[in-house]
Amino acid sequence: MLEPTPLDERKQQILKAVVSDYTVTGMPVGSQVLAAKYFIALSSATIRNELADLVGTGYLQQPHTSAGRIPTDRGYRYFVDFLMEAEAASPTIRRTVKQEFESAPRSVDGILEKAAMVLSHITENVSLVTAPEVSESRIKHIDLVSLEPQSVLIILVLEGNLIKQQVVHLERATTQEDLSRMAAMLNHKVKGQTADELSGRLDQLGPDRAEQRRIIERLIESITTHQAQRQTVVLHDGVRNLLRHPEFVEVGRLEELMELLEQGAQLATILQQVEFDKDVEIIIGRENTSNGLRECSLVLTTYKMADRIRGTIGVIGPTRMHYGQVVARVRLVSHATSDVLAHLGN
Amino acid sequence: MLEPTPLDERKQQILKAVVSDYTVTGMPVGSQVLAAKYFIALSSATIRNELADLVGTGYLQQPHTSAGRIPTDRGYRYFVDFLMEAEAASPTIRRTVKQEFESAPRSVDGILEKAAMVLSHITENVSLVTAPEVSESRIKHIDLVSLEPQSVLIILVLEGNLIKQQVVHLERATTQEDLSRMAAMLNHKVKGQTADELSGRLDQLGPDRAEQRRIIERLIESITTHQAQRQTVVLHDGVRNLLRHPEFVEVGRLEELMELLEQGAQLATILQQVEFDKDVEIIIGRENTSNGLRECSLVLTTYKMADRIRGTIGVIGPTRMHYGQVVARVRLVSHATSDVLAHLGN
DNA sequence: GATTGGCAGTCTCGATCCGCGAGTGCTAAC
DNA sequence: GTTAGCACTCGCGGATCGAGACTGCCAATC
Repeated sequence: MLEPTPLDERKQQILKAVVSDYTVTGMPVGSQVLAAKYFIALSSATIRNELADLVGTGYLQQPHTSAGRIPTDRGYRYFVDFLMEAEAASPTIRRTVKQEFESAPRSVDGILEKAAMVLSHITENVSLVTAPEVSESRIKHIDLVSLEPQSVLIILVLEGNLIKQQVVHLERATTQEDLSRMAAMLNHKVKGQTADELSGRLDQLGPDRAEQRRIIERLIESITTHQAQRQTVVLHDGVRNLLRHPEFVEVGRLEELMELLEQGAQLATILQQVEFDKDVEIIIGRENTSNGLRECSLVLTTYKMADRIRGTIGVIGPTRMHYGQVVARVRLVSHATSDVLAHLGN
Repeated sequence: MLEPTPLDERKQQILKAVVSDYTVTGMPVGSQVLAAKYFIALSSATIRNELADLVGTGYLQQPHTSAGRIPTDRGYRYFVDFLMEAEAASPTIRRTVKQEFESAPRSVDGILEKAAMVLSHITENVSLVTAPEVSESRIKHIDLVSLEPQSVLIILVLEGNLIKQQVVHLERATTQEDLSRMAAMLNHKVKGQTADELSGRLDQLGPDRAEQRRIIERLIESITTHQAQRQTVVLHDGVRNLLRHPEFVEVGRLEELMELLEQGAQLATILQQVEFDKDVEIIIGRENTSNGLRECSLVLTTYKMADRIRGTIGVIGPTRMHYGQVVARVRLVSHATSDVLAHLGN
């Protein structure tokens, strides 16, 4: 990714100016505008020569012959890697985020929904939030509640007080007393293990009677598969914001994007690949594997709920976005979310 | 609502033909087309006279002087009240719905999500589903799980095996043993009551020690307010379908609609007003109080989870929709959802 | 050798115009 | 009450055109 920088200082400044101006105005940037607004010492002719070079090396493009220049995906990439200036979120934004999180319900789901809402609001893009990844988190508590004679509610409390629930159907009637006994046994044997570890150790858990053993197998199976399912859940919010961007006046683009958002699985795959230790990850235009995202950029990072329990949060918007600002705001909301989640239990 | 029908038989047939043709083609319907396709015995001139009358009485309108006619909201209303023919869902559709529900997860949320998905798919509109209304449903079981010394997970199992959960924060540390004792006591006193009844009977529940009493007050309070919050949740799916309708090529319309969908509260109010005993309720264009819905129609009905536990399900689409078909399919999915939910516990 | 002014050339965009076709309303005849 | 005929209206799509924005190139200049 870190290609050598073949751009001299002036070309860098011109590229930066083109990206900045285009991001704000949405109009292709011409040599005269650049000379007047950003490079008073230079003539428009000089800038034209530089622009031609930047087109030649693939950092800029022209929509048509007699138009100004706009950045290519490669141009945006160079910008975010080398030219983008660190931007801090404004006090107003910080205050908004703080207030919103204070009014959030004190549950994981509620907090994540609030995070999606506030992030889409302050970035004016679509926000994405995945549920926390729990496969490596340790089990704190298991509870079994009898609903009907043959159906049982499993309640699983994980590190960070993340609560999972599922109903399972049993082959034979089981009383609440039996279930409570099983729950106590499971709590004893299972506490502190991760779900991954758990599924490998079925043998060591077996109670004496074969029928109970079958039941417990069913329970464990449903716990682990349950988690696999939930990983794919992606919250999103703020599609209405996208409609205001001029790049989506033609609804065709939007249709592919909505399909990705509503279907979710493909996005989940992308979001799961975000690395925990990286600060903020930016994926630009055709760097995306999905066709529906080839004119969109993703700005993603992770939030932390407890050790090893993390999720992904970020936004999706047109490639023409104010990256510096969006990065700052994604980072802000990620930190705020982590903070609120960390204090959930206290 | 039931106004006298000032339309003679032939005008009714013409109105019906206009609505039918327009819903299929999307083009204003002219007198010649009507004469050729629907009224071979009549001349176009005769139909022109009738059309002029229907415009005069407000059932039809012309987009411009030299165009055909399209229905007004009033025309659609007359159509769905008196002219619409009962349509049964096709075997293909029935099979699709059946298969989809068979692959649904066995939880209330999962089933409702599946209902939203399949309904939007088969109607090619946006589907709406509210969570079941539980204020009148009886409590089956209460469980209290200690998460941290001062925070408790309340699990509430209602009729129909509807599971609600919430975390509450306590003023002082409480052990799992104390919580279990309280849960047993609550189960004894509370079982079979509705949440509404419960909140009125705090006095009769009081244990001996004042501190325990305070804790239980907190629990009950959070149970009842929790439910009020959850009522406003509205699932939706299928926005991508809407983008294919020609009436949404201008994104302005869509923006208002997306705002309603993503915000949810206003829609929730509308959906809660759907009456349980009515079959299918249709709200057309400006009959909606919301401005964003003035060019949309809602086709709504209720599903049943258990006695007194019901929710609303339906679709939202352009006023130009195939009402007969949509009504049949909304009804189909509503019944399928009710069936699956009723058998959840077994 | 880099920079610049000048200039012809290219292309988009919006306005205008025009003819076609669809559909109407009216009138007079049936 | 119904119908044929006819003049009229209006939207739509295509063609045309000029303005404006920018470029690329060239020759002069620093």
